[in-house]
Amino acid sequence: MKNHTNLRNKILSYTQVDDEILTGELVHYDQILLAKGDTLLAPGKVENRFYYLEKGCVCYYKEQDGEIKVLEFYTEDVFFTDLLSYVNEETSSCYLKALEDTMVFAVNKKVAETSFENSHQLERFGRLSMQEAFMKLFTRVERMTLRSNEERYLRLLEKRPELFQRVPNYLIASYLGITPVGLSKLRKRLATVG
Amino acid sequence: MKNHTNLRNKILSYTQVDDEILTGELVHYDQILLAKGDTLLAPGKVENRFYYLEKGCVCYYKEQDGEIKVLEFYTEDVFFTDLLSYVNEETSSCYLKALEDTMVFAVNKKVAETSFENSHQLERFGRLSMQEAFMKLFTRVERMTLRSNEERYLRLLEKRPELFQRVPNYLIASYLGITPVGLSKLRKRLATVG
DNA sequence: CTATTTTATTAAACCAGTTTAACGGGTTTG
DNA sequence: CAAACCCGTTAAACTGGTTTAATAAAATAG
Repeated sequence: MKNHTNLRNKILSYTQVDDEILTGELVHYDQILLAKGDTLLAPGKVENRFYYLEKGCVCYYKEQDGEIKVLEFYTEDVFFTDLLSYVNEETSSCYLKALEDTMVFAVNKKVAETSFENSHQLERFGRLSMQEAFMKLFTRVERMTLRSNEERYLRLLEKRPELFQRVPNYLIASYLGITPVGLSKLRKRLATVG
Repeated sequence: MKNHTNLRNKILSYTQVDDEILTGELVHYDQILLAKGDTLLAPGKVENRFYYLEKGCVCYYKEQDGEIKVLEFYTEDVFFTDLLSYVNEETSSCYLKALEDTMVFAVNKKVAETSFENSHQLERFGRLSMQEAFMKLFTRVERMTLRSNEERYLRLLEKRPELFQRVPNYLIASYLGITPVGLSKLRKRLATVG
């Protein structure tokens, strides 16, 4: 039997949901196990699932002229998907790839939509989790607008230090919007100043 | 009598809402008229309203060391607010200022939340509008990650040409993440190449 | 345990955009 | 209508990052 405890608590952290409804919902979340390097989504596919990351790390990125451009790193206890592909049912241009052995729960779009229709409580959960996702993304835009590369590097080091253990440096560089060479120079500069 | 036609159609573009419920909701949207330069929100205040922009242009920005950092321009037929302040009920650090004579409809947070509680249809509207806002913001992050300043300038020129008529150039520059000087050089470079 | 691939650093030349400052055209205001 | 301010451009010196390439170190596979 799949253990949905963390996912259950995550949903309940947004709003109250009657136990019967929530249990009926959770049956539809399938467990997916990914080995390091496995792909959840690749360009050309249409994303029709929404995910909850139970354990591991997933990299959300694009390839442009053979270069990787990291959009986000997903780690424990977050929801994710390629929302543009999911909502518009268009082929994606992104990858979702496991950077380590990973376990996610996945729900099918049709199932999720039916749940939202049938339960006001789940619809509210949907709204509030989307609202939270928006706010997180917004603070990211704020940082990209207001802060220098150096400030953003230091902030990432402070806020998500575990990322630097789990993820190769050139992906961190890409996430920060610089080249590996640029990151190397930045680190050196910081080291000699401090 | 206030004319809520555009706002009504906007809400209905997301999902079906029974006429009685929608009409009952719209009474709570108050009309606010702003002269050019008027402020809807300033740092230190807590935002407790959600807005729909009926006519005009509002600039959402921060001040940092006396410098303006534009986060977004809102124009006709969009919803907006300072969501972080609105949701967390914290003092804002942003401005919402009219760049021209502007008319918005505003709904109070408590009223909006009550509506979401009382109507599953309005809750769905809330979820779907938030989802759309997320997707728009996400494509912005994508562009900031993937595109050069020049590409982003050309895209803005193509997608929102009216902005260049309505908004001073130094605010456009700020929105693109460069200085007025930088924008000037960029334009010159484009002019001599083309 | 060696060979291969992947990842990180460094150097050197280069470039897009910054900072500072000056100038000039436009527009508002008294 | 003159004064003041706002705004956009230009110039010059500078800087933080890029590109390319070489090398070294670490991880992975055979």
